[in-house]
Amino acid sequence: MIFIMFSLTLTLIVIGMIKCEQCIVKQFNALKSLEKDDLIRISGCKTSKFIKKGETLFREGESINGVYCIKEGVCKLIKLSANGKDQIVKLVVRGDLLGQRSLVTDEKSNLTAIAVNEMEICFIPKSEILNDLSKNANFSLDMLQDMAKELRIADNVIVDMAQKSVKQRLADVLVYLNTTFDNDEKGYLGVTLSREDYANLVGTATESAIRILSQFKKEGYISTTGKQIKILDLEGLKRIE
Amino acid sequence: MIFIMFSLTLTLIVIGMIKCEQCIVKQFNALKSLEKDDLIRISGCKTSKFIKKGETLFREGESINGVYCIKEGVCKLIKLSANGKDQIVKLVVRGDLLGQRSLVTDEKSNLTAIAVNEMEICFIPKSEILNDLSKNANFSLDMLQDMAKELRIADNVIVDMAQKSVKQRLADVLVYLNTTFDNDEKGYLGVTLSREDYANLVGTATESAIRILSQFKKEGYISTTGKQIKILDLEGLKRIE
DNA sequence: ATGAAAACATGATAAATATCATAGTTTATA
DNA sequence: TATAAACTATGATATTTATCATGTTTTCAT
Repeated sequence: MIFIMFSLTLTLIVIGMIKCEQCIVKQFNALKSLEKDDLIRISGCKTSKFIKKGETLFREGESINGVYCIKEGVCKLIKLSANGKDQIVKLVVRGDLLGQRSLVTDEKSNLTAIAVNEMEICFIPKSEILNDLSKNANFSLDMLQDMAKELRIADNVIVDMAQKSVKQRLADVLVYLNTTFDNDEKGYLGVTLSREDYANLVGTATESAIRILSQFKKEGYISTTGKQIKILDLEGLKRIE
Repeated sequence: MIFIMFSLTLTLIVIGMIKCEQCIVKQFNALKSLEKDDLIRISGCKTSKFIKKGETLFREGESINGVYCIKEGVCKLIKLSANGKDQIVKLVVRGDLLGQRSLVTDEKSNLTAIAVNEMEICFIPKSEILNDLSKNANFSLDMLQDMAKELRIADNVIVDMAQKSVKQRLADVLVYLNTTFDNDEKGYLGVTLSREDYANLVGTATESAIRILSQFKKEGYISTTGKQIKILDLEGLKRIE
Protein backbone atom coordinates (compact mmCIF):
# COMPACT_ATOMS: atom_id res chain seq x y z
CA MET A 1 0.00 0.00 0.00
CA ILE A 2 2.73 2.41 0.93
CA PHE A 3 4.51 1.36 -2.20
CA ILE A 4 1.46 2.16 -4.31
CA MET A 5 1.09 5.65 -2.78
CA PHE A 6 4.74 6.34 -3.29
CA SER A 7 4.53 5.16 -6.84
CA LEU A 8 1.46 7.30 -7.49
CA THR A 9 3.08 10.43 -6.08
CA LEU A 10 6.18 9.76 -8.08
CA THR A 11 4.17 9.37 -11.25
CA LEU A 12 2.29 12.60 -10.61
CA ILE A 13 5.54 14.43 -10.10
CA VAL A 14 7.10 12.91 -13.17
CA ILE A 15 4.25 13.96 -15.43
CA GLY A 16 4.11 17.36 -13.79
CA MET A 17 0.77 17.05 -12.03
CA ILE A 18 1.61 19.00 -8.89
CA LYS A 19 -1.62 20.55 -7.63
CA CYS A 20 -2.01 24.33 -7.88
CA GLU A 21 -2.62 24.75 -4.17
CA GLN A 22 0.74 23.12 -3.46
CA CYS A 23 2.64 24.71 -6.30
CA ILE A 24 5.42 27.07 -5.33
CA VAL A 25 5.35 29.29 -8.36
CA LYS A 26 1.86 30.61 -7.66
CA GLN A 27 3.55 32.79 -5.00
CA PHE A 28 5.04 34.84 -7.79
CA ASN A 29 1.82 35.79 -9.55
CA ALA A 30 -1.80 36.82 -9.06
CA LEU A 31 -2.89 33.24 -8.33
CA LYS A 32 -1.58 33.71 -4.79
CA SER A 33 -4.69 35.80 -4.04
CA LEU A 34 -7.08 32.93 -4.70
CA GLU A 35 -8.61 30.95 -1.84
CA LYS A 36 -7.58 27.34 -1.35
CA ASP A 37 -10.99 26.11 -2.55
CA ASP A 38 -10.67 28.02 -5.79
CA LEU A 39 -7.15 26.77 -6.35
CA ILE A 40 -8.32 23.19 -5.88
CA ARG A 41 -11.13 23.74 -8.38
CA ILE A 42 -8.71 25.30 -10.86
CA SER A 43 -6.19 22.56 -10.28
CA GLY A 44 -8.82 20.05 -11.34
CA CYS A 45 -9.17 21.51 -14.80
CA LYS A 46 -5.70 22.74 -15.56
CA THR A 47 -3.51 21.08 -18.14
CA SER A 48 0.17 20.48 -17.43
CA LYS A 49 2.62 20.32 -20.27
CA PHE A 50 6.30 20.04 -21.03
CA ILE A 51 7.41 22.13 -23.95
CA LYS A 52 10.61 21.55 -25.84
CA LYS A 53 13.04 24.29 -26.79
CA GLY A 54 11.89 26.00 -29.96
CA GLU A 55 8.28 24.83 -29.70
CA THR A 56 5.50 27.36 -30.17
CA LEU A 57 2.97 27.86 -27.35
CA PHE A 58 0.72 30.06 -29.43
CA ARG A 59 0.92 32.33 -32.43
CA GLU A 60 0.02 35.93 -33.17
CA GLY A 61 -3.59 35.98 -34.33
CA GLU A 62 -4.67 32.88 -32.42
CA SER A 63 -7.20 32.86 -29.61
CA ILE A 64 -5.68 31.85 -26.31
CA ASN A 65 -8.72 31.54 -24.04
CA GLY A 66 -6.80 31.01 -20.85
CA VAL A 67 -3.66 31.77 -18.95
CA TYR A 68 -0.40 29.88 -18.86
CA CYS A 69 1.41 29.64 -15.56
CA ILE A 70 5.13 29.19 -16.18
CA LYS A 71 6.40 26.58 -13.78
CA GLU A 72 9.83 26.19 -15.28
CA GLY A 73 11.81 27.55 -18.20
CA VAL A 74 11.74 30.68 -20.32
CA CYS A 75 9.82 31.73 -23.38
CA LYS A 76 10.09 34.65 -25.76
CA LEU A 77 7.15 36.78 -26.86
CA ILE A 78 7.67 37.78 -30.45
CA LYS A 79 5.97 40.07 -32.90
CA LEU A 80 6.65 40.03 -36.60
CA SER A 81 7.12 43.60 -37.75
CA ALA A 82 5.89 45.01 -41.05
CA ASN A 83 9.35 44.74 -42.63
CA GLY A 84 9.51 41.01 -41.92
CA LYS A 85 11.82 41.06 -38.90
CA ASP A 86 10.99 39.44 -35.61
CA GLN A 87 11.05 41.53 -32.48
CA ILE A 88 11.25 39.90 -29.05
CA VAL A 89 8.96 42.10 -26.96
CA LYS A 90 9.74 40.38 -23.68
CA LEU A 91 10.96 37.23 -22.01
CA VAL A 92 8.51 35.38 -19.78
CA VAL A 93 10.05 33.43 -16.92
CA ARG A 94 9.30 31.02 -14.12
CA GLY A 95 6.42 32.26 -12.00
CA ASP A 96 4.99 34.58 -14.63
CA LEU A 97 1.44 34.35 -15.92
CA LEU A 98 1.13 34.46 -19.67
CA GLY A 99 -1.99 35.55 -21.50
CA GLN A 100 -3.68 37.64 -18.81
CA ARG A 101 -4.94 39.90 -21.56
CA SER A 102 -7.00 37.04 -22.97
CA LEU A 103 -8.99 36.94 -19.72
CA VAL A 104 -10.38 40.44 -20.16
CA THR A 105 -10.57 40.81 -23.93
CA ASP A 106 -11.80 38.59 -26.69
CA GLU A 107 -9.07 39.76 -29.04
CA LYS A 108 -6.68 37.37 -30.70
CA SER A 109 -3.18 37.22 -29.34
CA ASN A 110 -0.97 40.10 -30.37
CA LEU A 111 2.20 38.08 -29.90
CA THR A 112 3.74 34.69 -30.62
CA ALA A 113 5.20 32.68 -27.72
CA ILE A 114 8.14 30.35 -28.34
CA ALA A 115 10.05 28.32 -25.74
CA VAL A 116 13.66 29.39 -25.30
CA ASN A 117 14.52 26.26 -23.36
CA GLU A 118 12.77 23.24 -21.90
CA MET A 119 9.60 24.49 -20.21
CA GLU A 120 7.00 23.21 -17.85
CA ILE A 121 3.71 25.07 -17.96
CA CYS A 122 0.14 24.79 -16.74
CA PHE A 123 -2.77 26.03 -18.80
CA ILE A 124 -5.87 27.28 -16.98
CA PRO A 125 -8.95 27.78 -19.18
CA LYS A 126 -10.46 31.24 -19.22
CA SER A 127 -13.91 29.88 -18.36
CA GLU A 128 -12.61 28.48 -15.09
CA ILE A 129 -10.92 31.63 -13.85
CA LEU A 130 -13.27 34.31 -15.13
CA ASN A 131 -15.60 33.95 -12.18
CA ASP A 132 -12.77 34.59 -9.76
CA LEU A 133 -12.12 37.89 -11.43
CA SER A 134 -15.61 39.17 -10.68
CA LYS A 135 -16.01 37.57 -7.26
CA ASN A 136 -12.58 37.95 -5.73
CA ALA A 137 -11.60 41.60 -5.45
CA ASN A 138 -8.12 40.73 -4.20
CA PHE A 139 -7.49 38.59 -7.24
CA SER A 140 -8.58 41.25 -9.68
CA LEU A 141 -6.64 43.91 -7.79
CA ASP A 142 -3.59 41.70 -8.03
CA MET A 143 -4.17 41.32 -11.73
CA LEU A 144 -4.45 45.09 -12.05
CA GLN A 145 -1.20 45.53 -10.19
CA ASP A 146 0.54 43.03 -12.46
CA MET A 147 -0.66 44.83 -15.53
CA ALA A 148 0.26 48.21 -14.08
CA LYS A 149 3.76 46.92 -13.53
CA GLU A 150 3.98 45.48 -17.02
CA LEU A 151 2.81 48.81 -18.37
CA ARG A 152 5.50 50.71 -16.50
CA ILE A 153 8.14 48.31 -17.79
CA ALA A 154 6.80 48.60 -21.34
CA ASP A 155 6.97 52.40 -21.15
CA ASN A 156 10.57 52.17 -20.07
CA VAL A 157 11.38 49.80 -22.90
CA ILE A 158 9.85 52.27 -25.36
CA VAL A 159 12.13 55.02 -24.07
CA ASP A 160 15.18 52.77 -24.22
CA MET A 161 14.39 51.62 -27.75
CA ALA A 162 13.88 55.18 -28.90
CA GLN A 163 16.82 56.82 -27.18
CA LYS A 164 19.60 54.35 -26.49
CA SER A 165 22.17 53.08 -28.97
CA VAL A 166 22.22 49.44 -30.04
CA LYS A 167 25.36 48.94 -27.98
CA GLN A 168 23.69 50.32 -24.86
CA ARG A 169 20.61 48.20 -25.39
CA LEU A 170 22.69 45.09 -25.82
CA ALA A 171 24.65 45.86 -22.66
CA ASP A 172 21.31 46.39 -20.88
CA VAL A 173 20.09 42.99 -22.04
CA LEU A 174 23.20 41.28 -20.68
CA VAL A 175 22.77 43.04 -17.34
CA TYR A 176 19.09 42.07 -17.31
CA LEU A 177 19.82 38.41 -18.02
CA ASN A 178 22.52 38.40 -15.37
CA THR A 179 20.20 39.77 -12.69
CA THR A 180 17.06 37.88 -13.71
CA PHE A 181 18.48 34.37 -13.98
CA ASP A 182 20.85 32.50 -11.75
CA ASN A 183 24.14 31.87 -13.48
CA ASP A 184 25.11 28.22 -13.99
CA GLU A 185 27.88 26.46 -12.02
CA LYS A 186 30.57 27.83 -14.28
CA GLY A 187 29.30 31.38 -14.11
CA TYR A 188 27.62 31.51 -17.50
CA LEU A 189 24.29 33.28 -17.96
CA GLY A 190 21.41 31.05 -16.87
CA VAL A 191 19.67 31.48 -20.24
CA THR A 192 21.31 30.64 -23.52
CA LEU A 193 20.17 32.74 -26.45
CA SER A 194 21.30 32.72 -30.06
CA ARG A 195 22.94 35.81 -31.51
CA GLU A 196 19.79 36.24 -33.54
CA ASP A 197 17.73 36.27 -30.33
CA TYR A 198 19.99 39.01 -28.96
CA ALA A 199 19.50 40.95 -32.18
CA ASN A 200 15.74 40.51 -32.00
CA LEU A 201 15.69 41.60 -28.36
CA VAL A 202 17.45 44.90 -29.02
CA GLY A 203 16.04 45.45 -32.50
CA THR A 204 19.11 45.30 -34.71
CA ALA A 205 20.63 43.16 -37.45
CA THR A 206 22.07 39.83 -36.36
CA GLU A 207 25.51 40.83 -37.71
CA SER A 208 25.44 44.00 -35.63
CA ALA A 209 24.63 42.04 -32.47
CA ILE A 210 27.47 39.60 -33.23
CA ARG A 211 29.88 42.45 -33.89
CA ILE A 212 29.05 44.23 -30.64
CA LEU A 213 29.30 41.03 -28.61
CA SER A 214 32.72 40.43 -30.17
CA GLN A 215 33.67 43.95 -29.18
CA PHE A 216 32.46 43.39 -25.60
CA LYS A 217 34.63 40.28 -25.57
CA LYS A 218 37.70 42.13 -26.83
CA GLU A 219 37.15 44.86 -24.26
CA GLY A 220 36.92 42.32 -21.45
CA TYR A 221 33.29 42.83 -20.45
CA ILE A 222 32.31 39.25 -21.28
CA SER A 223 33.76 35.92 -22.32
CA THR A 224 32.05 33.34 -24.50
CA THR A 225 32.08 29.62 -25.19
CA GLY A 226 29.89 28.91 -28.17
CA LYS A 227 26.50 30.38 -27.41
CA GLN A 228 27.28 30.63 -23.70
CA ILE A 229 28.15 34.03 -22.30
CA LYS A 230 29.84 34.88 -19.02
CA ILE A 231 29.71 38.39 -17.59
CA LEU A 232 33.18 39.47 -16.47
CA ASP A 233 32.57 43.15 -15.74
CA LEU A 234 28.96 43.87 -14.81
CA GLU A 235 29.66 47.42 -13.65
CA GLY A 236 31.53 48.10 -16.87
CA LEU A 237 28.54 46.96 -18.92
CA LYS A 238 26.28 49.24 -16.92
CA ARG A 239 28.53 52.17 -17.75
CA ILE A 240 28.49 51.64 -21.52
CA GLU A 241 27.00 54.45 -23.57
CA MET B 1 -36.18 82.19 -8.91
CA ILE B 2 -35.84 80.89 -12.42
CA PHE B 3 -33.25 83.54 -13.01
CA ILE B 4 -31.25 82.40 -10.01
CA MET B 5 -31.30 78.79 -11.19
CA PHE B 6 -30.25 79.82 -14.66
CA SER B 7 -27.48 81.96 -13.30
CA LEU B 8 -26.27 79.14 -11.07
CA THR B 9 -26.20 76.65 -13.92
CA LEU B 10 -24.40 79.15 -16.09
CA THR B 11 -21.77 79.77 -13.43
CA LEU B 12 -21.22 76.06 -12.93
CA ILE B 13 -20.72 75.57 -16.64
CA VAL B 14 -18.38 78.54 -16.94
CA ILE B 15 -16.09 77.30 -14.17
CA GLY B 16 -16.25 73.78 -15.53
CA MET B 17 -18.32 72.21 -12.80
CA ILE B 18 -20.35 69.83 -14.92
CA LYS B 19 -21.28 66.91 -12.70
CA CYS B 20 -19.69 63.54 -13.44
CA GLU B 21 -23.03 61.81 -13.89
CA GLN B 22 -23.92 64.26 -16.65
CA CYS B 23 -20.48 64.43 -18.22
CA ILE B 24 -20.20 63.10 -21.75
CA VAL B 25 -16.57 62.06 -21.65
CA LYS B 26 -17.13 59.40 -18.97
CA GLN B 27 -18.60 57.31 -21.81
CA PHE B 28 -15.09 56.92 -23.16
CA ASN B 29 -13.46 55.44 -20.09
CA ALA B 30 -13.95 53.07 -17.17
CA LEU B 31 -16.07 55.58 -15.24
CA LYS B 32 -19.00 54.54 -17.43
CA SER B 33 -19.26 51.34 -15.37
CA LEU B 34 -19.97 53.17 -12.12
CA GLU B 35 -23.50 53.46 -10.76
CA LYS B 36 -25.18 56.85 -10.73
CA ASP B 37 -24.90 57.05 -6.94
CA ASP B 38 -21.18 56.50 -7.05
CA LEU B 39 -20.74 59.06 -9.79
CA ILE B 40 -22.63 61.62 -7.72
CA ARG B 41 -20.43 60.90 -4.72
CA ILE B 42 -17.30 61.18 -6.85
CA SER B 43 -18.59 64.31 -8.48
CA GLY B 44 -18.83 65.88 -5.05
CA CYS B 45 -15.12 65.55 -4.36
CA LYS B 46 -13.59 65.99 -7.76
CA THR B 47 -11.60 69.06 -8.69
CA SER B 48 -12.04 70.71 -12.07
CA LYS B 49 -9.22 72.62 -13.64
CA PHE B 50 -8.23 74.44 -16.78
CA ILE B 51 -4.63 73.90 -17.76
CA LYS B 52 -2.76 76.19 -20.10
CA LYS B 53 -0.61 74.93 -22.96
CA GLY B 54 2.83 74.00 -21.69
CA GLU B 55 1.76 73.63 -18.06
CA THR B 56 2.82 70.53 -16.14
CA LEU B 57 0.13 68.31 -14.62
CA PHE B 58 2.64 66.19 -12.72
CA ARG B 59 6.25 65.20 -12.90
CA GLU B 60 8.16 61.93 -12.98
CA GLY B 61 8.87 60.92 -9.40
CA GLU B 62 5.85 62.67 -7.90
CA SER B 63 2.97 60.88 -6.21
CA ILE B 64 -0.28 61.32 -8.07
CA ASN B 65 -2.82 59.78 -5.71
CA GLY B 66 -5.76 59.95 -8.04
CA VAL B 67 -6.89 59.87 -11.62
CA TYR B 68 -7.32 62.69 -14.08
CA CYS B 69 -10.25 62.53 -16.43
CA ILE B 70 -9.44 64.49 -19.60
CA LYS B 71 -12.49 66.49 -20.54
CA GLU B 72 -10.86 68.55 -23.26
CA GLY B 73 -7.44 68.98 -24.81
CA VAL B 74 -4.34 66.87 -25.19
CA CYS B 75 -1.32 66.19 -23.03
CA LYS B 76 1.96 64.45 -23.63
CA LEU B 77 3.45 61.85 -21.29
CA ILE B 78 7.21 62.27 -21.24
CA LYS B 79 10.12 60.39 -19.80
CA LEU B 80 13.59 61.82 -19.54
CA SER B 81 16.03 59.21 -20.80
CA ALA B 82 19.46 58.54 -19.30
CA ASN B 83 21.19 60.52 -22.06
CA GLY B 84 19.20 63.65 -21.25
CA LYS B 85 16.69 63.52 -24.08
CA ASP B 86 12.93 63.62 -23.60
CA GLN B 87 10.83 60.84 -25.02
CA ILE B 88 7.09 61.29 -25.51
CA VAL B 89 5.71 57.88 -24.56
CA LYS B 90 2.13 58.67 -25.52
CA LEU B 91 -0.43 61.36 -26.08
CA VAL B 92 -3.44 61.40 -23.78
CA VAL B 93 -6.63 62.78 -25.25
CA ARG B 94 -10.21 63.78 -24.49
CA GLY B 95 -12.02 60.97 -22.70
CA ASP B 96 -8.88 59.23 -21.47
CA LEU B 97 -8.17 58.52 -17.83
CA LEU B 98 -4.71 59.48 -16.70
CA GLY B 99 -2.97 57.96 -13.70
CA GLN B 100 -4.85 54.66 -13.41
CA ARG B 101 -1.63 53.07 -12.30
CA SER B 102 -1.60 55.24 -9.19
CA LEU B 103 -4.86 53.59 -8.09
CA VAL B 104 -3.29 50.14 -7.77
CA THR B 105 0.30 50.91 -6.84
CA ASP B 106 1.89 53.27 -4.37
CA GLU B 107 4.78 53.97 -6.71
CA LYS B 108 5.69 57.46 -7.80
CA SER B 109 4.76 58.44 -11.32
CA ASN B 110 7.04 57.04 -13.99
CA LEU B 111 6.21 59.85 -16.41
CA THR B 112 5.78 63.59 -16.64
CA ALA B 113 2.52 65.00 -18.04
CA ILE B 114 2.55 68.32 -19.92
CA ALA B 115 -0.39 69.98 -21.66
CA VAL B 116 0.00 70.22 -25.44
CA ASN B 117 -2.86 72.70 -25.72
CA GLU B 118 -5.52 74.28 -23.54
CA MET B 119 -6.97 71.49 -21.36
CA GLU B 120 -9.91 70.93 -19.12
CA ILE B 121 -9.46 68.13 -16.62
CA CYS B 122 -11.09 66.70 -13.52
CA PHE B 123 -9.06 65.19 -10.73
CA ILE B 124 -10.61 62.38 -8.66
CA PRO B 125 -8.72 61.51 -5.46
CA LYS B 126 -7.58 57.90 -5.12
CA SER B 127 -9.26 57.59 -1.70
CA GLU B 128 -12.64 58.27 -3.24
CA ILE B 129 -12.45 55.74 -6.05
CA LEU B 130 -10.52 52.92 -4.40
CA ASN B 131 -13.64 51.45 -2.84
CA ASP B 132 -15.32 51.18 -6.19
CA LEU B 133 -12.48 49.04 -7.43
CA SER B 134 -13.08 46.41 -4.76
CA LYS B 135 -16.88 46.61 -4.68
CA ASN B 136 -17.77 47.07 -8.33
CA ALA B 137 -16.56 44.15 -10.43
CA ASN B 138 -17.68 45.81 -13.65
CA PHE B 139 -15.61 48.84 -12.89
CA SER B 140 -12.47 46.88 -12.12
CA LEU B 141 -13.02 44.67 -15.17
CA ASP B 142 -13.29 47.81 -17.25
CA MET B 143 -10.08 49.06 -15.72
CA LEU B 144 -8.42 45.75 -16.56
CA GLN B 145 -9.62 46.01 -20.13
CA ASP B 146 -8.26 49.54 -20.43
CA MET B 147 -4.89 48.46 -19.16
CA ALA B 148 -4.86 45.39 -21.39
CA LYS B 149 -5.48 47.65 -24.35
CA GLU B 150 -2.75 50.06 -23.31
CA LEU B 151 -0.42 47.11 -22.93
CA ARG B 152 -1.13 45.87 -26.43
CA ILE B 153 -0.53 49.34 -27.82
CA ALA B 154 2.70 49.67 -25.85
CA ASP B 155 3.94 46.34 -27.21
CA ASN B 156 3.25 47.54 -30.72
CA VAL B 157 5.10 50.79 -30.09
CA ILE B 158 8.10 48.79 -28.86
CA VAL B 159 8.18 46.82 -32.10
CA ASP B 160 7.83 49.96 -34.20
CA MET B 161 10.57 51.76 -32.30
CA ALA B 162 12.88 48.80 -32.64
CA GLN B 163 12.23 47.92 -36.25
CA LYS B 164 11.01 50.91 -38.24
CA SER B 165 13.13 53.72 -39.62
CA VAL B 166 12.78 57.27 -38.34
CA LYS B 167 11.04 58.22 -41.56
CA GLN B 168 8.48 55.43 -41.16
CA ARG B 169 7.85 56.31 -37.54
CA LEU B 170 7.32 59.95 -38.43
CA ALA B 171 4.90 59.00 -41.20
CA ASP B 172 3.09 56.77 -38.70
CA VAL B 173 2.76 59.66 -36.26
CA LEU B 174 1.22 61.86 -38.93
CA VAL B 175 -1.25 59.12 -39.85
CA TYR B 176 -2.05 58.61 -36.16
CA LEU B 177 -2.69 62.31 -35.57
CA ASN B 178 -4.83 62.47 -38.67
CA THR B 179 -7.06 59.60 -37.57
CA THR B 180 -7.16 60.42 -33.84
CA PHE B 181 -8.06 64.10 -34.03
CA ASP B 182 -10.58 65.90 -36.17
CA ASN B 183 -8.85 68.21 -38.62
CA ASP B 184 -9.64 71.91 -38.29
CA GLU B 185 -11.83 73.83 -40.77
CA LYS B 186 -8.94 74.33 -43.15
CA GLY B 187 -7.90 70.68 -43.08
CA TYR B 188 -4.90 71.04 -40.80
CA LEU B 189 -4.19 68.40 -38.15
CA GLY B 190 -6.31 68.97 -35.06
CA VAL B 191 -3.26 69.03 -32.80
CA THR B 192 -0.36 71.38 -33.29
CA LEU B 193 2.99 70.05 -32.20
CA SER B 194 6.43 71.60 -32.38
CA ARG B 195 9.11 69.95 -34.51
CA GLU B 196 10.80 69.04 -31.23
CA ASP B 197 7.63 67.26 -30.11
CA TYR B 198 7.64 65.25 -33.33
CA ALA B 199 11.28 64.37 -32.73
CA ASN B 200 10.53 63.31 -29.16
CA LEU B 201 7.58 61.21 -30.30
CA VAL B 202 9.61 59.18 -32.77
CA GLY B 203 12.86 59.26 -30.82
CA THR B 204 15.17 61.19 -33.10
CA ALA B 205 17.09 64.47 -33.21
CA THR B 206 15.03 67.60 -33.78
CA GLU B 207 17.01 68.39 -36.95
CA SER B 208 16.23 64.94 -38.33
CA ALA B 209 12.51 65.41 -37.73
CA ILE B 210 12.64 68.81 -39.42
CA ARG B 211 14.54 67.40 -42.37
CA ILE B 212 12.12 64.53 -42.89
CA LEU B 213 9.08 66.80 -42.64
CA SER B 214 10.68 69.07 -45.24
CA GLN B 215 11.19 66.03 -47.43
CA PHE B 216 7.54 64.94 -46.98
CA LYS B 217 6.59 68.45 -48.05
CA LYS B 218 8.78 68.35 -51.16
CA GLU B 219 7.38 64.97 -52.08
CA GLY B 220 3.81 66.23 -51.74
CA TYR B 221 2.69 64.13 -48.77
CA ILE B 222 2.00 67.16 -46.58
CA SER B 223 1.87 70.93 -46.68
CA THR B 224 2.71 73.26 -43.80
CA THR B 225 1.95 76.75 -42.57
CA GLY B 226 4.20 77.49 -39.63
CA LYS B 227 3.67 74.71 -37.11
CA GLN B 228 0.45 73.62 -38.77
CA ILE B 229 0.52 70.53 -40.93
CA LYS B 230 -1.99 69.38 -43.51
CA ILE B 231 -2.02 65.81 -44.79
CA LEU B 232 -2.27 65.78 -48.58
CA ASP B 233 -1.63 62.11 -49.31
CA LEU B 234 -2.61 59.86 -46.42
CA GLU B 235 -2.26 56.65 -48.39
CA GLY B 236 1.15 57.73 -49.59
CA LEU B 237 2.29 58.28 -46.01
CA LYS B 238 1.05 54.84 -45.08
CA ARG B 239 3.14 53.35 -47.85
CA ILE B 240 6.42 54.99 -46.78
CA GLU B 241 9.17 52.62 -45.77
C1' DA C 1 5.43 97.94 -32.93
C1' DT C 2 9.92 96.08 -31.61
C1' DG C 3 13.65 93.47 -29.88
C1' DA C 4 14.88 89.06 -27.75
C1' DA C 5 14.11 84.42 -27.53
C1' DA C 6 12.49 80.41 -29.40
C1' DA C 7 11.63 77.63 -33.21
C1' DC C 8 12.60 76.31 -37.93
C1' DA C 9 15.62 75.27 -41.79
C1' DT C 10 19.53 73.47 -44.20
C1' DG C 11 24.48 72.41 -45.25
C1' DA C 12 28.64 69.85 -44.01
C1' DT C 13 30.45 66.23 -41.70
C1' DA C 14 30.88 62.38 -38.45
C1' DA C 15 29.16 58.37 -36.33
C1' DA C 16 26.14 54.47 -36.05
C1' DT C 17 23.97 50.85 -38.23
C1' DA C 18 22.47 47.89 -42.17
C1' DT C 19 23.51 45.12 -45.96
C1' DC C 20 26.01 42.01 -48.80
C1' DA C 21 29.59 38.75 -49.28
C1' DT C 22 32.35 35.07 -47.70
C1' DA C 23 34.31 31.81 -44.63
C1' DG C 24 34.93 29.36 -40.34
C1' DT C 25 32.44 26.76 -36.37
C1' DT C 26 29.16 24.45 -34.01
C1' DT C 27 25.18 21.52 -33.71
C1' DA C 28 22.00 18.10 -34.84
C1' DT C 29 21.09 13.91 -36.65
C1' DA C 30 21.03 10.22 -40.06
C1' DT D 1 31.11 9.76 -36.81
C1' DA D 2 30.12 11.96 -41.03
C1' DT D 3 27.69 15.44 -43.10
C1' DA D 4 24.35 18.93 -43.87
C1' DA D 5 22.33 22.68 -41.83
C1' DA D 6 22.42 26.27 -38.79
C1' DC D 7 24.97 29.52 -36.50
C1' DT D 8 28.92 32.65 -35.72
C1' DA D 9 32.41 35.77 -37.39
C1' DT D 10 34.36 39.52 -39.97
C1' DG D 11 35.45 42.55 -43.99
C1' DA D 12 33.78 45.92 -47.37
C1' DT D 13 30.53 49.07 -48.42
C1' DA D 14 26.13 51.64 -48.40
C1' DT D 15 22.65 53.89 -45.89
C1' DT D 16 20.71 56.11 -42.06
C1' DT D 17 20.97 59.15 -38.43
C1' DA D 18 23.38 62.47 -35.27
C1' DT D 19 26.01 66.44 -34.51
C1' DC D 20 27.74 70.94 -35.27
C1' DA D 21 27.38 75.25 -37.51
C1' DT D 22 24.90 79.01 -39.28
C1' DG D 23 21.18 81.75 -41.00
C1' DT D 24 16.19 82.63 -41.25
C1' DT D 25 11.62 82.92 -39.55
C1' DT D 26 8.17 82.98 -36.06
C1' DT D 27 6.53 83.98 -31.51
C1' DC D 28 5.99 86.51 -27.52
C1' DA D 29 6.50 89.87 -23.94
C1' DT D 30 7.26 94.62 -23.28
